[in-house]
Amino acid sequence: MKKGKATIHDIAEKLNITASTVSRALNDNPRISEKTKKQVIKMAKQLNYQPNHIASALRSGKSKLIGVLVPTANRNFFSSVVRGIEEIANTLDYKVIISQSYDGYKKEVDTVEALLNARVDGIIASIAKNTEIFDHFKKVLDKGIPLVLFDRVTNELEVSQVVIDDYLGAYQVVDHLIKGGCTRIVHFTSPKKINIYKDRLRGYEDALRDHGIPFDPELVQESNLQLEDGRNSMENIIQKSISFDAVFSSSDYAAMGAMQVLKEEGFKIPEQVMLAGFGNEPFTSFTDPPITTVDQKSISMGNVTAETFFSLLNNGKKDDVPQKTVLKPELIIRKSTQNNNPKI
Amino acid sequence: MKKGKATIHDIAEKLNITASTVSRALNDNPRISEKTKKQVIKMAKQLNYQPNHIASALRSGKSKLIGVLVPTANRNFFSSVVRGIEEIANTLDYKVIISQSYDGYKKEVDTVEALLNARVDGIIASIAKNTEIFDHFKKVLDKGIPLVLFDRVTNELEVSQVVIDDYLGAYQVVDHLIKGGCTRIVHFTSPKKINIYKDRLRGYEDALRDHGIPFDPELVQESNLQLEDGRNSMENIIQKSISFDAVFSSSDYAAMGAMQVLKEEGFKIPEQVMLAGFGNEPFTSFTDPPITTVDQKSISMGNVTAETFFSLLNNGKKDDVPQKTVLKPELIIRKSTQNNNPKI
DNA sequence: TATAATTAAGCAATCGATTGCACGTAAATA
DNA sequence: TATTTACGTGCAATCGATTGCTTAATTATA
Repeated sequence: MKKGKATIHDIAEKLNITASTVSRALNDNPRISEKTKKQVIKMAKQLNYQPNHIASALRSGKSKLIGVLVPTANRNFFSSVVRGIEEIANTLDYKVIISQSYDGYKKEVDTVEALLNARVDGIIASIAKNTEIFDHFKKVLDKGIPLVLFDRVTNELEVSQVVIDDYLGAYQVVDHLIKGGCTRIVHFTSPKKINIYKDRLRGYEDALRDHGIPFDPELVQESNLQLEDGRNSMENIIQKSISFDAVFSSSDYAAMGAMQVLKEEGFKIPEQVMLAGFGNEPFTSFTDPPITTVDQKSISMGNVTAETFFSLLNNGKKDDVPQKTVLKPELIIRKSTQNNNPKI
Repeated sequence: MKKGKATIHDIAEKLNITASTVSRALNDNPRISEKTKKQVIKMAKQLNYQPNHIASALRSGKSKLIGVLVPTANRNFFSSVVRGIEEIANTLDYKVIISQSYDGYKKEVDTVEALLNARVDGIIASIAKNTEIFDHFKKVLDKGIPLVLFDRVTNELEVSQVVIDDYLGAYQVVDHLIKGGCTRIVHFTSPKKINIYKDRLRGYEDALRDHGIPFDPELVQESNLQLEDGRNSMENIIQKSISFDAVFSSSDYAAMGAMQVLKEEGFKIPEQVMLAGFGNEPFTSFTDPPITTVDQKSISMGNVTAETFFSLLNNGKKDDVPQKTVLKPELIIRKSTQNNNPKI
């Protein structure tokens, strides 16, 4: 009684019934009479009974724990997805275990194993940048444990996934820039084999083509897409005297780097150069001018991912056809691409 | 064997020994011979044995789960602390359950209870804004379950806590502003009973006093400290024609709001008005001009909090004197308070 | 050789909740 | 009145690992 140690046995003893009856009463089993249920519930309250999820998990095989694996917990995008996942999990009485791969393959493998040992009921993950072998995820699938990937996904696994339409997002940005009068659009991309950057590049190319604007490889800059990379790429373009009237970066950070250089070099944004990023990082609305970007719907991506996960969890084996959900990104138009005195 | 279902009993059976021996062998118990240990470990590998943490948790009473409760998972500060906590927990084979109070009292109470039911070995929390009753945390302490608070703490609980020296941080900012020539410093604070804002206010007051500058209540604006609140406060000051030459906001967001209004109204930053925030939100380095602020050492706060937690967990009852750790904040001086043409 | 001391491993209870099966009583049907 | 049918509970096994107490086997000591 003192230490919240009350178990169903204590309740049973007090009421002169058995633990089974108490268990059933608490779980609202129809085989138990209303009268007994009321008594049990009352006594449970009186003894300050707290169900032991561990015991229940052992017996039932359901831990009500879901493992979430992200590259880093403190990147806005990921923490927002985690928030979205937790929102849903919470309403279903599931708890979220968060773990980080630090974008490392080995760590990712270890973490998946650790989550499995913790007996999570399933795993939601976003793959580390340099992961190219997926056996650890295959193992999860082989065990029949629900797995859902988001954002950083792979085609090498038959698994449900939730992504945004990177192609569309990029296409919309470039379309918007072209309609704003731009024809020489610099693009920052990454050499990494991650699908998201390739899709964005395709969106860029297709938007140009659809408007009859030639694709110029000189305008495409590859880098790691960090702020400093954005600066370097921009300086590189300027130094080579490559003509350009807009910059579309696959990353907000690199866009920010470009903005810094552009301002330092005296370019007016958006009058002389329009600038757009990707990701809708919080800072993009606070720069001067605020940066046009693509919102990745991170919280709702978390929601959808969690919903996909739970439907998998409940359906069991029924439909083992992996679902691929593609969310529509949202073009966020800000001052960096809004010119009151259009060039055309 | 197929589904990674191997248990210690399976290992025992194969080796013609008992599960107890297997358990002891796997836990490197000295009572087991080296020979047997080797055999067990080999067989465990062969059967692809994965320890069941749930079963172990039930028997041992240690879940190796630690509950982390934050107001919102997707605020940079909190997600960074979570990252810091996970870093440490991970090295000790503990898993981190993340949950959010959404800054609501009721949700916080419910969540603490849910974590308790999940049988976490302890809880790390940052209190919701409008929590004024602490019975739910008292309950945790009464049960002898380790509890550590960080950042948003309270003095009403005899509990270990990790905070930064908000007083010092604020003092340093105001000292810096005064040395930059400011004497009429607006301060944005919160009416909420959270210690952090009160401490920052004290730092503000003391710095003024130490420089012989009178405290003017008119310069202190109370609000919720969101961006919009910062705008309103700033507009309010300007509209009332209250003279001022600097703004020190207890929140970076409100500082950003102030910056927007100041720029709209034609004030030059930092030439006419210096501006400083608190928190070192990522965006503060990307504004124009970048905003001087106070770094809260979020990741290392997470590290320290976790370390405090684990020492509590290991010491047990020995030293039940709560530890209060105060981290030194770091003043990050940026252009918003660096005037090349000082007024004095 | 007999007894004590070590060493290695087994036995069985336990953690707390769940659940298939069995059982007794009361109500319903033949 | 005899026999089903329901209904409400109890019994006991189970989930997998841990651990105090024994027991058996080996070695050391008297």
